[in-house]
Amino acid sequence: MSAQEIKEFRELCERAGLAATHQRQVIYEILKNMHGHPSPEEVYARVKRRIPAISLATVYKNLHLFIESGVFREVSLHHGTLRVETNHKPHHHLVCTSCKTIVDIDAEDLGLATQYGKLPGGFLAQRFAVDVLGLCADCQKNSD
Amino acid sequence: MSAQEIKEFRELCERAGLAATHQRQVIYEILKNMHGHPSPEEVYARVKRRIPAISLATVYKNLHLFIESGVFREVSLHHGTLRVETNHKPHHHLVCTSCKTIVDIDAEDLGLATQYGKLPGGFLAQRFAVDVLGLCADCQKNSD
DNA sequence: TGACAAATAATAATTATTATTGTTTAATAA
DNA sequence: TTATTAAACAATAATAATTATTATTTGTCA
Repeated sequence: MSAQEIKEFRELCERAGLAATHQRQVIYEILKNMHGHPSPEEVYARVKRRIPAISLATVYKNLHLFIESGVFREVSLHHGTLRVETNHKPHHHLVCTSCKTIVDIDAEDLGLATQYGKLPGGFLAQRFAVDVLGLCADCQKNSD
Repeated sequence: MSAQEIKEFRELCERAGLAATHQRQVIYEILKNMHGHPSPEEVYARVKRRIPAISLATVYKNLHLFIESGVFREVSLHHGTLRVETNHKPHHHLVCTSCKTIVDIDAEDLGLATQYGKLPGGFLAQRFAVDVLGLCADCQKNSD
């Protein structure tokens, strides 16, 4: 990691009120250099190559700290347990990043571009995450 | 459940090649009458009131069967394990409902309405799930 | 440098989910 | 109907993901 990047990391820790430990720095650096959507185990495996004595719990703790302080995001805000949709009408979700509550919003009520910031129940929209669900090229082939 | 609904349930089982068992019917009926985004445990608790001897594994099995056969959906296609975003550019996700692979798509490449069906890598879009991330009214208050 | 709070490693515990196995039940055909 | 058979079930063991605990170590700041 360059001197510049180390400075960046230290500032980031200061802003978040976190100690700039060696483990934390290595996890940060490795995340920066990974791409895709790594799981805690995958991060752990990479960090272990540099710090063999690292604990998986430390990786988890730091991932959560990075996510809480906004340094990294998590892919899905509502992972963790299977949830069944009971609403059969076309709809999307209002997901509170703080308390994780999910509330439905009818598709027609969501005027994506226009209604930014004016959503039901006083919900304050901060960003949109669009999941396009469908079949990748491979799975299209295999379903023939 | 009305005679009409029972007929509906039996047809649905036939289409999916499933036996129309009592447990399955009760789980189906209860799901129909729940709202929100129930977890397997929540469904189990409700079913247990009608069939005290039901097993949690049976509830899991049937939820998966219902989801596979398209009778119900799951809220998030990529639950199960924490995933960290390493892509800091504004982007959305192409999620394959078959193999569960998640591929990023730049926000500017996703012309929501227009590009339907014409997505990178031959991805066949079937539906859009929009998560609006932000703060609910309560959490806005609490953050003052 | 030394004190103290924060972070860490090791590991136990918990939670969510899946697999296994012996028993029961629904679907189908005689 | 009743016998047959594959599917479904209950009970429970097993696994995977995550979190909590605790004793030890390390940064931070006086």
